[in-house]
Amino acid sequence: MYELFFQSFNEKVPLSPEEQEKIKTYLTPKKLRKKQYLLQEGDLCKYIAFVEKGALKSYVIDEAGTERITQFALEGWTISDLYSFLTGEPATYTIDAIEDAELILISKAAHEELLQTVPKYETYIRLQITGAYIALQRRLTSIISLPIEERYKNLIATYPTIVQRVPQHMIASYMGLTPETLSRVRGRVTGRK
Amino acid sequence: MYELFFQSFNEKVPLSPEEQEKIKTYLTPKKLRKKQYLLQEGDLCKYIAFVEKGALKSYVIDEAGTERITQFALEGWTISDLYSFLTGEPATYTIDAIEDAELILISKAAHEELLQTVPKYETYIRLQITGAYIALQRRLTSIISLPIEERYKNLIATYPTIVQRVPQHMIASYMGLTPETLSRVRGRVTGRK
DNA sequence: TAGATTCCTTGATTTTAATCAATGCCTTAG
DNA sequence: CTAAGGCATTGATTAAAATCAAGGAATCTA
Repeated sequence: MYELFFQSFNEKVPLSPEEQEKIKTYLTPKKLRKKQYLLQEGDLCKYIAFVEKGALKSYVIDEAGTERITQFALEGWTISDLYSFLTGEPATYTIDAIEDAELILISKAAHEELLQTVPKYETYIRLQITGAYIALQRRLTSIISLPIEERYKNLIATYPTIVQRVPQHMIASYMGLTPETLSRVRGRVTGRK
Repeated sequence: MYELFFQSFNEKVPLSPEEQEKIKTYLTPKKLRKKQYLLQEGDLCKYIAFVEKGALKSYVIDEAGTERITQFALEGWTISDLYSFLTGEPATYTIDAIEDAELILISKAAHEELLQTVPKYETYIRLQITGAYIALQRRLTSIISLPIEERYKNLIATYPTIVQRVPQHMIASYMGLTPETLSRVRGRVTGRK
């Protein structure tokens, strides 16, 4: 149940077996069925969730009532409403499962205690956030600087698994497009039929 | 010269005078004239820069030759091509001064040694990146979920100083719009004339 | 101070993506 | 097994932003 989590952790910051055991006591496993919520807008975000298995998405609803996906999280990724988690403010994002999923949850209390007592945890978190920041910066840069065909190619190149596993209309939402437009872009990019 | 930097640091992580002195030995001040480069695309990003005074921007050039601004940095902000800085890969962003500026530079070597020897530096960096990540997430969410008028209002509400100090065509670039479109949006938002 | 440059705005036109509408294909639930 | 819903595609039309073009401050500078 914790394989991927500790694999990812050890890749970034190697742990002794004792450290690993200690950290494990702070973690809570959780299963989520497809379409179940992990977090709803307005609620308090109580966890950082590491995805051991399955797929989640985080999104907001725009004024037209359309779901706008801000993030996907497949195996090995972490997902949360970090602002809400850290500040205790109500969440702005909703997070739910695209597929049945197995998660590892870190509560606020666990997070704070781990930061205080396990220096390597702070390093892990720092590296994790740094990676997320760089990924986000890239995504933003591609949005403001590339034509949408290039953005789609980029997405395929960077996250082939997402494009394969996730329905196209969600990809469209993630790219800020309508499904119709994405379909036409695909027609052009993926070998004009 | 180091006032703002240590003020910002102490707000996040209070330092003893000795710690502060130690950290100071790792920092390099640098002045930049308007239009001067701090970093050019393709070069190695050797520093994280903290802005004590003035204003910088980071950008890429798109295939039409247009500058696409990815970030502004005014007093109290930090700017860098983090990916290049951390990995040693060539920079994808160019950074230059919008106004004459005074910077505090942290070199790669300094960064690494500070991480090893000053635990509070790691905490500072973690909090700094976390803040940057959350800000970026918000910006991205507003891009994919809000109409551009709302995005502009948001920008004014969040960074009034930027909108005041920076030429409008740079704001347009930052928002991924043409200056003409932004001008028309402004006409609508800022009291239709 | 004259000239140049940068910057913002406005108008007309073109291009691009959104919207509206319909079809066909799967998958799934009863 | 059949109906229903979800999903992707395609076409026609509308709406929005980009582009092209020009003009008028304001600022810098030689």
